[in-house]
Amino acid sequence: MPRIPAPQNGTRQQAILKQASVLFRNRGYKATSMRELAAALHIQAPSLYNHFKNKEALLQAICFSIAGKFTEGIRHAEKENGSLLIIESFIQNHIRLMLQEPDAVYVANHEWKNLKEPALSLFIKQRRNYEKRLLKIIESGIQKKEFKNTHAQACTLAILSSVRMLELGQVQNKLAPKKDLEQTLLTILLHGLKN
Amino acid sequence: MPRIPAPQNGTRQQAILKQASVLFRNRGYKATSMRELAAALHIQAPSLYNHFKNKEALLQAICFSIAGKFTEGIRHAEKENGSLLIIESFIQNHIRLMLQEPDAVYVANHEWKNLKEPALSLFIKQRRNYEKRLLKIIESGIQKKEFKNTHAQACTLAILSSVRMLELGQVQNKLAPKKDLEQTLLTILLHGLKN
DNA sequence: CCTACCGATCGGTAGG
DNA sequence: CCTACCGATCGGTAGG
Repeated sequence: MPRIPAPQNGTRQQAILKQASVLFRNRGYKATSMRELAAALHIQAPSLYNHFKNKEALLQAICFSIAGKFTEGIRHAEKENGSLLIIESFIQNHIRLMLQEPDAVYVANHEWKNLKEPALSLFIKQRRNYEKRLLKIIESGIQKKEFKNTHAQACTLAILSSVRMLELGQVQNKLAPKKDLEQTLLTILLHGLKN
Repeated sequence: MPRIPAPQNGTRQQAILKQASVLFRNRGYKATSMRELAAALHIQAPSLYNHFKNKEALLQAICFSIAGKFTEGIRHAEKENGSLLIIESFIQNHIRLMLQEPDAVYVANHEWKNLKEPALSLFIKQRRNYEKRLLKIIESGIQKKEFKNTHAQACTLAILSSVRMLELGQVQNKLAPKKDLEQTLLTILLHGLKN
């Protein structure tokens, strides 16, 4: 049998990560075996170890890549003028990331618990930092009377969870063009459901 | 060694389910071994099989118990007069359930994928039914001009996800007395963040 | 990228 | 509720 090495493009690792994201999302990190991942890529399990040190390295790559993109997004949003524009930018970034890389985002949000130390603590730290920055945005908005004077903590959580609604699209997806979705979410969060 | 049978109260199974919920939530269903669960209950792994047929029976018991309580909650809410009161009742029920049984609710929301057929299909069916009923509530509210004329599907998802925000409390919990929390969430969803 | 293979762990059963 | 134990699977390594 002739050796058919994969395209050395360096896209090889990306292809593996992409497939891993799909499987980790749909079947869970622990439930996905390296043999299963390899089969989906039409190679043998041990071959995976030429690209990644071990199974956890796959999870780390996915989680920290997404964490970095979220952090970059909030950094970008913070440059806007006024709490409303900041929140708007924040939500847009969230939605776009979830539409671009739905599987990886889901894994970063739900399978990160499977990380081991020291990666686990580092990830939690980044996550907390992210939440604190959003909290500050809300608090600042309340102070400037641009937002209602509600419980800032609860607001932060509400926004973070609302923004995750696309994950529920698992069940009943394809609901509307993105723009429509973005607009609806923004409307609900900013103006409420009540007429 | 004398045999010390557990209290036959029938609460034995509940104690097992409670501990299983905690472990399934914190470490994941697949990552939790029967030996680990047994150790937490100070018994040997094979003893668990006197109370439950197998590992999946534990997951089934947790998921369907919670699904039943949510369905009962929406049934109760639908009796209210007016879309606002219905949504209010719905959200209150959600929050209370999450505060009463946070671990089991989390497992039902995130670990149900590990169910096998035919339980898996049954669970998904119940879930879809639940979402459809909420969607109808929203649509009815829009028709009666009690809600803004936004995308009902997206609204449904937004509510379902907002209501799950307590799960994020994992990270930074103990934020406020329940009543405060309920009120804030209701305010945001109904009236929006903007002043 | 492959074949061959190992140590560890796990769900579950037998039998009392 | 326990001890003893099995078959299967899994992550990962050796060596090419």
